Amino acid sequence: MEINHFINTIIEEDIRSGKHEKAITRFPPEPNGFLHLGHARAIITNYSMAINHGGYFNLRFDDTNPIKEDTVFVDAIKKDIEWLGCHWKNLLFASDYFEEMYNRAIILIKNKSAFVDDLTAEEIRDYRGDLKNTGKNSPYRNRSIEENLELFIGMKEGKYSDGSRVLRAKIDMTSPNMNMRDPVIYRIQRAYHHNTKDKWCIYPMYDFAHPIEDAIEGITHSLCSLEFEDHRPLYDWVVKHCEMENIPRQIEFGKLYIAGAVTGKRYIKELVDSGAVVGWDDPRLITLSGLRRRGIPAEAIRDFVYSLGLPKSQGETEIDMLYQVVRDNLKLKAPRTNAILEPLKLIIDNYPEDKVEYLEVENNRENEELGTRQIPFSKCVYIEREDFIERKPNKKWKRLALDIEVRLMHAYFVKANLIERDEKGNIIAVHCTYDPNTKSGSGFKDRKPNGNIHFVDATYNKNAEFRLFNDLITDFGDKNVPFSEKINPDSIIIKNGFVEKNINPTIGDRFQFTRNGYYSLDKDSTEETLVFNRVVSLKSSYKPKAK
RNA sequence: UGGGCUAUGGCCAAGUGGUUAAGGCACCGGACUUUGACUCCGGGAUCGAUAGUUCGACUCUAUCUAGCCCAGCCA
Repeated sequence: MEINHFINTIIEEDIRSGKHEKAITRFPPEPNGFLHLGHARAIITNYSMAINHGGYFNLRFDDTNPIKEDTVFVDAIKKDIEWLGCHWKNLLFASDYFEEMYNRAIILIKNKSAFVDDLTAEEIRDYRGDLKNTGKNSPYRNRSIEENLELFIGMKEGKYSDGSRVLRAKIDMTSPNMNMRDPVIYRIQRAYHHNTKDKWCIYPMYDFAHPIEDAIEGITHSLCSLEFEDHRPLYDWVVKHCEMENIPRQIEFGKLYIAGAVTGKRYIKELVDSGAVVGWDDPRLITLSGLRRRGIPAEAIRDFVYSLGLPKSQGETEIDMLYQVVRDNLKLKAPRTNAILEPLKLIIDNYPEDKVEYLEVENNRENEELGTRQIPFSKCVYIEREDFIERKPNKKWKRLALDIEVRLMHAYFVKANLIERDEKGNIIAVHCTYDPNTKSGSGFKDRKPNGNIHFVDATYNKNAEFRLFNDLITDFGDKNVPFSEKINPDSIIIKNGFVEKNINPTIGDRFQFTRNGYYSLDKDSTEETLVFNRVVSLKSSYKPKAK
């Protein structure tokens, strides 16, 4: 599968013109959170662009700010990318290049392209100006090379306190592009780094580090999201002024937003930290680990990303687009099983008391390879509560009702005769009669049933818990503020019902529960109770008319 | 407000001067059905606005409008 896109065109031109032999790309996450669906676009795009153009793809952790980073995220990110099937050639850390970056900074100083600034953070902000007003030069901007060198080495050696000095690139304080107004490229920060431990007390800033990382690795095309477009001039400046040999090219594409879902690592992090969700892998989240736990196949995520293309436009994609590719993906793979979410007892009055029949059923009518199974059928079965109504309301009603005959899927026609109620008037069981001539597969065609409904035998079954997650995970309310109160246990609908006794799933296995959608077995399952997450619903074309 | 980017039906998205303006999702009809699923058939836009260039513009120009991003010693 290929993404047909301007990035493709650019890379092909670079190869045709002889600028590069192949494409080498990278995915550079900061290990400060878990990956989500938005990252999947970046990962899959970078990966496929490289693979489709004879090159390879690196995974590089952009760990230049130790106070935000942690190895648990490193491990989680690796796992998610492996799961997506995007195999990296090299596993790298930006922090492995700290020495080289430091040396490049020295070059900058020697070329009079960087200086040590003693201004405070507040002063720097004031001097920078704003969107309307240009900035003005720092009074320390014209220090001599020698002084800058001494000061910068001093910074590295820990002679100065955190925040007391920074190294800045000397570019143009009057630039309309804020990023070019003498950006800070090194700060003093005494913090333990997960990789370099306590070796460094100065750390490079993204804008300085990133282009160097790309250049060191020989990245040819550095694909990133649109918000870095303004940084491209600075990216190119760094590559040039640091005298890098390889010249990587930054190309931007639009971010992926899902309507009604929390995207953005920091917002998801807020939800996790506040306890609003059970963790980064909460199935209501669109983190890759959450989607995986919910049962979304990695292949479907890839198909989804490919199907969207790589626009520069901004917009929100509806989650239904993802769900559709998930259904397509699972259609032939998932065995179909009967499951009753909200059981209603159906008693077949004219069926022999202790008779049990085993019906042979295809596991997937569209894929014979999945074989068949035997399902039990006896006098008492469970049907979905919503499949029975006292009086057929209109001709659209294709389920059971009093005096109405339907097919119990894979079994017989049954006709409802009588309702059994408790003292409060609630329906607790329905009595019916079956027609032995109508057995499934017998070729009976004398009359048509009023639809067909699924069932689970009442004596041979397993308890199961079904978690139905709200499709809309949450919304932003007032702009970028996650409504964490919308993500609480109430937004999971839990139902207790029955599945067929003869399925023995393992964690992650997916089934299509007849008309109830696709479900996967969750890790919370126990011996007594199987817990299934709804991966996606099936489409339903029955819509009761709103009165 | 300075700079950068974006603008095609409810959503996503092809299209780069001449096509009846692809396709997918969603939605609405209908057929079929041992899943109201699947499958199949049918249904909708003049392309942010305006003014130009041209025999001809979604595609070129100008102006305008709307949205997103940038004023971290975050990435």
